[in-house]
Amino acid sequence: MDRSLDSIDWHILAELQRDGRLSYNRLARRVNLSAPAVAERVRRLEESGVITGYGARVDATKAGLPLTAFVQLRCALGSCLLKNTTAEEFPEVTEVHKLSGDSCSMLRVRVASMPHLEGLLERLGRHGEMNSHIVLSTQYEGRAVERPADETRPVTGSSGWSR
Amino acid sequence: MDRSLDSIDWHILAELQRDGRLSYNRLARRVNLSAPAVAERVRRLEESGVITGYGARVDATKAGLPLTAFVQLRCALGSCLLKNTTAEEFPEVTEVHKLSGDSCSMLRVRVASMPHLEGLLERLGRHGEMNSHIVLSTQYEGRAVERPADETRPVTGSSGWSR
DNA sequence: GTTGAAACACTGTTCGT
DNA sequence: ACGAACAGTGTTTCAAC
Repeated sequence: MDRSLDSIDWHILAELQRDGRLSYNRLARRVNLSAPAVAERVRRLEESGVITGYGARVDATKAGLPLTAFVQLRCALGSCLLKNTTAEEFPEVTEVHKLSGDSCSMLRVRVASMPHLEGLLERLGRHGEMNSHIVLSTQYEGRAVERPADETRPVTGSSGWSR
Repeated sequence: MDRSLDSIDWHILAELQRDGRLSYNRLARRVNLSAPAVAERVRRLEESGVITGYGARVDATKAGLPLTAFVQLRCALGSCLLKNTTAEEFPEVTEVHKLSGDSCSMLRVRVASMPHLEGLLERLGRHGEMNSHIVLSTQYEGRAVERPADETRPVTGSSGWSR
C-alpha cells in the first residue's frame, strides 16, 4: 500500500494540482487513460493520503491581507507558543514549523496592515526571543509537488577530510 | 470593482478553500443563497483575482519528499539568485520571498533526502551567504485566508518616547 | 485497464415574483 | 434583484470484455 508512485500517478498529481476541478473524463484524456482507470488511481491517491483534499487558491493581497512576514521564535522556558496558545488566538499565523538550530520555531504570518503586524509581534514576543523578517515581495510561490529527479547529485568531497 | 468583500464573500471563500469541488448547489445551501446568486459571486471573485484557481492539496511527505528547509540568502554582488537562475534549475525551491533586513531573500525548499538537501545547499551557496534552517516537523500549515478581525489592536505605547 | 450504457447531478437559462 | 423550475449537458459508476 505504501508502494511508490509511478509516472502516471505523478502526471495525475501535476494535472490535479494545476486544476483540481478536472473531471475524470478530461483528466483521463490528459494522461492517456480511460475514465474509470483514472478514477481508480485518484481514489487510491486520496485513500493513501497523498491527495489530502481540494481547495480554492485565494490571493491574500487581493482579499485585503497584503503583508506577510516570517518570525523566528526562540521560546522562553515555560512559555512556548505551541504549548500555551491555540490557533484560534492567532488567526494571523498561517504556518508553524519546528526548527533545528538556534530558534525553536519558524512562524509565517499574514496581516492586513503595518499596525496590525506591530500588534501581532507584540503579542508573539511574550513567548520568547523573536526575529522577524518582513516580506517585501513574493517572487515565487505555490509550486506544485513534483517528482524528484532521481539522478544522484554527488556532493563535492572535502579532500582534506576524506579517507 | 475593487470593492471590499462582504461577509457572504468571506463565507464563500472559507467554504471553497476547504472544499474546492463544491457545486454551486451545495455551496449555495451552505451560505443561505440561491445557486445563481452564489454562481455570480464566485464568478466575480474569480474575475477580480481573489480566487486564482483550484487545486488538489498534496502531502509532500507521502509523495516522497519528506524534508523541508528555509534558506536565508544574502546575495553576493552580481550573483543574485533571482537574476541569474531560473525556477527550472531549482525544482526543489518552492518559494522565493524578497526580505527586508539583513538577508535579501528567504527560500523554502523541499527535498527527498539529506544528501539531496546537501547537494542543493551547495548549489545555492554559490550565490551568496546562506543561513539554512531544517524543518524538524510542521505543526500547522495551510491555514485558509480568513477575514481579518477589524477590531483595532492598540499597541502598547512607549511612555518614555511619546508626547 | 478498456469500452459501453444508464442513472445521476450539475449548470445555465428562463420565467415569475 | 432574487428565487424557483426546466431542459440540456456532462459526469460518475456499473457492467462485461
